[in-house]
Amino acid sequence: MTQVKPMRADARRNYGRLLEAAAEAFAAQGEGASLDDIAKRAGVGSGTLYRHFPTRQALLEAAYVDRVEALAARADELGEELPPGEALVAWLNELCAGTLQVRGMKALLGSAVTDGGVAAVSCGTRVRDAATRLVGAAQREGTLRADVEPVEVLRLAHGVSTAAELANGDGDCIRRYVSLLTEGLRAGR
Amino acid sequence: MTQVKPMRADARRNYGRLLEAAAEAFAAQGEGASLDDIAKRAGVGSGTLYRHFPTRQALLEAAYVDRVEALAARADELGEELPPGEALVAWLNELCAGTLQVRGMKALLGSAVTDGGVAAVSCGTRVRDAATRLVGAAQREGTLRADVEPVEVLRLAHGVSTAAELANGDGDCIRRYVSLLTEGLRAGR
DNA sequence: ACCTGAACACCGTTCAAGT
DNA sequence: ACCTGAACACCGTTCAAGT
Repeated sequence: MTQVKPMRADARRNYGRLLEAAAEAFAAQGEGASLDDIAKRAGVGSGTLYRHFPTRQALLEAAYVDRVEALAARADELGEELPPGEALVAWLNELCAGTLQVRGMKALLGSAVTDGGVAAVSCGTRVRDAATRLVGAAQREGTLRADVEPVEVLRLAHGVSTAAELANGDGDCIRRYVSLLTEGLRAGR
Repeated sequence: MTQVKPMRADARRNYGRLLEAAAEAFAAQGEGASLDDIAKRAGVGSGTLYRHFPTRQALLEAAYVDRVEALAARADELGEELPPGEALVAWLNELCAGTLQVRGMKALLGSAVTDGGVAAVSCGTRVRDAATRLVGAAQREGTLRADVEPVEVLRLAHGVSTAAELANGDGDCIRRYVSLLTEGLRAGR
């Protein structure tokens, strides 16, 4: 399932180089980084980039799968360490912080929670599943409003990241804004 | 002060046409609309566009000054009609809704509240002043947290717009998300 | 003083030719 | 089977030439 036909040695090498170059470029210059540049830095013809990654989204996704995986795994860790409500807050903090540190990831996660967006970015399900577990637990615990859906929490977190981004560099913003959000999401009030 | 030297008749006409074409294009295709296209639709050489509006920001701003003005004026109206807390909520709702309806305006307002961004988009002060009045009043009334700054409220509203945008077309989202935000901003909790 | 549009640089994308 | 890079289309930006 992982690989129907094994790649030829050179293809495999190029694939790896492209991923590396892409991760660097997206991190440094955001999701708009020049694809041609990425190909050049990887020492590869531009056609090769398109063969492996037909769309910019595909490349973005491939470049950050492991980070997304890590984020999803982190949700489960936090879910075991902390009571549900706190786990959710802690995770949202890490989500937003990570999103801002690695510039291209914001765009990736954004399209992962866009309704009807780019054919449901595949790594998006990992994040949505993780969020679903945390949100469900917090709702059962009674500390989180019953009327919010997991994907909404992710969208709002994306909004928080955007707001923090506008504050350009003021790192405390993330925590402040996440806490405002979770304040608003708290059950009972 | 409004105009040091009166424009030549043809210049004045071109200026107006450009604004019209720009407003249409930005509204339809977002802030990324092709400048060349705008010039063509206005029946004007591309150089003329650059003469009047050296940057995309300048054009964006000029195309939407009146809407921004209206938004600022609306803040004062609401401030007179409603108690401070409610006025702020109502205004944030209109702000977010307007921002999403007119596609280019989100980018404009975003850069208006970006710390150290594009040389302080001039129409931004109008919006910031309006927000300052509403926020101040709500804080004196005691319904709004004392530790938030007006510009932060605007940034968070921008975040809410972003979140609602991800829900693609679900119009209720705006109200829902604004109310979550204001829940979180409420004093005392 | 202002306008025009050709010219340049840059980027994304495709595809014929190569191995 | 996969790669390369030239070729094309498109966009932003500048500037010499025109009125």
